[in-house]
Amino acid sequence: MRASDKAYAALREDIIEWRLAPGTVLAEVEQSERLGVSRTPVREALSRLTAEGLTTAAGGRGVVVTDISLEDIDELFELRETLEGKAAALAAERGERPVFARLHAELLRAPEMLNDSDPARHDYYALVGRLDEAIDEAISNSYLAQAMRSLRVHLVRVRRLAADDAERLHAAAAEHAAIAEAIAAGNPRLAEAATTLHLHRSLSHVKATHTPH
Amino acid sequence: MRASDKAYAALREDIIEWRLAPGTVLAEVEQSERLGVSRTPVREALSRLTAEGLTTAAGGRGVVVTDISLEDIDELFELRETLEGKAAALAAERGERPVFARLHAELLRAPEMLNDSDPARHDYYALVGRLDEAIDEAISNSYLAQAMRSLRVHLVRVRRLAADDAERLHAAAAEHAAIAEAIAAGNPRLAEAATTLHLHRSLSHVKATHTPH
DNA sequence: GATGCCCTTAGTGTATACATAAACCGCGAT
DNA sequence: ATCGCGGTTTATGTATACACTAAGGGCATC
Repeated sequence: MRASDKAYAALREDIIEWRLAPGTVLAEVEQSERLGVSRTPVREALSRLTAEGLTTAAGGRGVVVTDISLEDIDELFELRETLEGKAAALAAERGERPVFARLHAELLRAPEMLNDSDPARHDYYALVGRLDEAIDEAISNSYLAQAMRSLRVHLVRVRRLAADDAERLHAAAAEHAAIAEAIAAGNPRLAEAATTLHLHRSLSHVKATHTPH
Repeated sequence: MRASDKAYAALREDIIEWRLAPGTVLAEVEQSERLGVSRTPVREALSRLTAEGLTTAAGGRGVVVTDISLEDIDELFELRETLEGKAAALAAERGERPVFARLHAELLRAPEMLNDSDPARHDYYALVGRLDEAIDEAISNSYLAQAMRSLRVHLVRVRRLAADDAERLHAAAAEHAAIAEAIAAGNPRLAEAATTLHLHRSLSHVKATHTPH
């Protein structure tokens, strides 16, 4: 593995896992010492992070970790709804139906995964990730897929704030199942509607979590 | 101006203006000699270009200029329709109406700009660019604006292929005027519809230009 | 004659030295 | 006491030397 990949992966993890808080200044020398590589790969890593929007170049004086506020979440979901709604509709038109029928069946059994033996919900998130990948592949539009991928980075950051509880995950699984079902049925408008519904519920949940009572 | 900015701007120009054809391998040493800077800023420039999608990392052996084929154009416009349609609708909801009313009036007078005294259509494209900027600002959604900006880079490349004739530009100006009018009227669905129409016509024109008779 | 291995070479990946610019601190003057 | 100027310091920006990897060609062997 290249040193620049290592630096990139490490910094990205640290930002997504909120070990590097928004506003933190990432100085090249400091990070190169912390990560045990020279400045060159660190620079490359910071370039990539800035291109992704996880960091911002702060006028000549290092890069800072991008802030994510509640207003950002609204904007983020506005774009997400647009892109994923379209993607779901396209997947319903172009996708391999058996693939989504199988995912639908698996998602219906998702509640079994949400027992307490897996606190990180690893299997559950992996399954949802497979649905995302299946949609990415089904749409056969690399530009749209790319746009969604760059969005998901920010969404993972938001998810870390949301503290999903078992109840919400059960509901989300059912919503994902509905999306998969609509795609498997080859119904674009239904797939888009199911996606819209899911995203609205997700957003409401995140905002409810962070609204003072 | 920093050397890396210079290298980035030069390479970007060369790619967009088709002086560097798709598939061209951009070797670091070669480009650093051509541009008169050292390898480091060239690397930085190539990083940025790759992040934008204008170049692709070719497995350790330099980066190559990304290809743009007719299938890519379909994908590109599919995403463009999604993003710009949503953007026009949001602008109609949130924009300052007088701004778009003024742009509407200017676009109606656009045919006057399309005389032969300005073969590059500089004023015309500047006006259309101002409409794009006004929409970007009106939507107040930095993520959506960012997604559209990264799309426009590829669209400029396509436009260079299209060889817009005066007739098409007249029609396009009228379509843009319709978009501005709908936004000025605060009608989101109309704005989206006008955008959809404009993009379909643009796409048809590009494809007609490149379809063998 | 064809195939496989080795050597050469060219190009990227990394480290580091040097240049340069901006910010901060301290000192002085008003 | 505050404002401004200048020096110092610390960061990034650039250049370059070195390492390493992969690809291509040539030679030898089957």
